[in-house]
Amino acid sequence: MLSFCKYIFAPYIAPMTKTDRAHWNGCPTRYAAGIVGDKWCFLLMRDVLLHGKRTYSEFLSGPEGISTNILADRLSRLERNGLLDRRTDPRKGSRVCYFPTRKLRDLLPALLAMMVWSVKYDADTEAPDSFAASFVADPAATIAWYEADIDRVDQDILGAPAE
Amino acid sequence: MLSFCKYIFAPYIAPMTKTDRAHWNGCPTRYAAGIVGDKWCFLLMRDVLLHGKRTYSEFLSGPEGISTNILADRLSRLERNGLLDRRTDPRKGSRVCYFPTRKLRDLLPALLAMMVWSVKYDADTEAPDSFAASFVADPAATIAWYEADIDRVDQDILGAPAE
DNA sequence: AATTACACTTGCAAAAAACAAGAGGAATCA
DNA sequence: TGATTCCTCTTGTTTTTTGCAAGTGTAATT
Repeated sequence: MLSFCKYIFAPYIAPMTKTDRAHWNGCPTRYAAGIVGDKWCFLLMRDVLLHGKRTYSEFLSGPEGISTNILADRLSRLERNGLLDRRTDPRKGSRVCYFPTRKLRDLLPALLAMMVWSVKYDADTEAPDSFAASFVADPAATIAWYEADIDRVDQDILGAPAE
Repeated sequence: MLSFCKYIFAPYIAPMTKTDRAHWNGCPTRYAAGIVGDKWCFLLMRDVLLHGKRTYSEFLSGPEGISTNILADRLSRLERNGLLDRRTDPRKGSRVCYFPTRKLRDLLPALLAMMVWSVKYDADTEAPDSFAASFVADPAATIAWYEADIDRVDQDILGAPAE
């Protein structure tokens, strides 16, 4: 590792000119914050990766009550950033499906780590202890298990004959 | 694990009444989103955990250019949520220090996982490959290494004799 | 041909964020 | 002691984003 400031820290915060600020990345935290550092993106990630939701109306029906314009905005933003793959639903041509890309799937470890943290600190959590325990015990296996579910959902939609 | 919907997914999204919505947690993703699902909180976490920043003016001087009212708001929010411990600086009584709590430190795994993801997908990243490699190879050791740095920063401030 | 389902879009009021300037309190200095 | 400086916020004001309600366009259904 490399030294930074007074102590040894991640060294990738470069100085930047004022004009660069808006679009410059290079810092991994800022890159992530720019893409998922938003409550709604965060919850949509959960819906896609963990709850098997794929359509506009499924997202809309969530308990948080996202409004339609915000949902449309976030979906297009996530698509633009390469996290979602937008296609018409083969089961019904007037419907649209948003599939998770590999890039989104690769956020599973971070998402699950965040959930383990929540389970530890949220007194009102409804998640079972077994969830956190299994991820801590064997992260790779837990992730593989979630990925298999994601595959099952997507294949169910894409592999189905048109009605 | 338990079954959910059509497939096997995390089962902890309970139905909720309209009045509950604003403050209800129980879902780990929503809990995390409510606390760190914000660009500025995210970046402040980075400054405290990875860059050794502790004071208002240090946060203010970051390359992202946070405005003063937003900074004050986020600091008090993070303190209210038990992520930061606000104390006067023993080195100088007119200054305030914000120390990371255990609860904040426990976000390191999630934060680092997010950074590994960014390094993989951000073409402009300035983080060295060694960073991601070491975390993937041995997460626990990498986290311990960052924690030691955090200890060093805090002890340097708290243990220093008043000037 | 008319109706329904679905995925958005638009317009408007309300809330939040960005920006600029300044207040107040401790330490330092004349 | 009183003026000065440093530092942590406040307080307006402007700009942007959000939330809500209603409407539009396209594809299936009847």
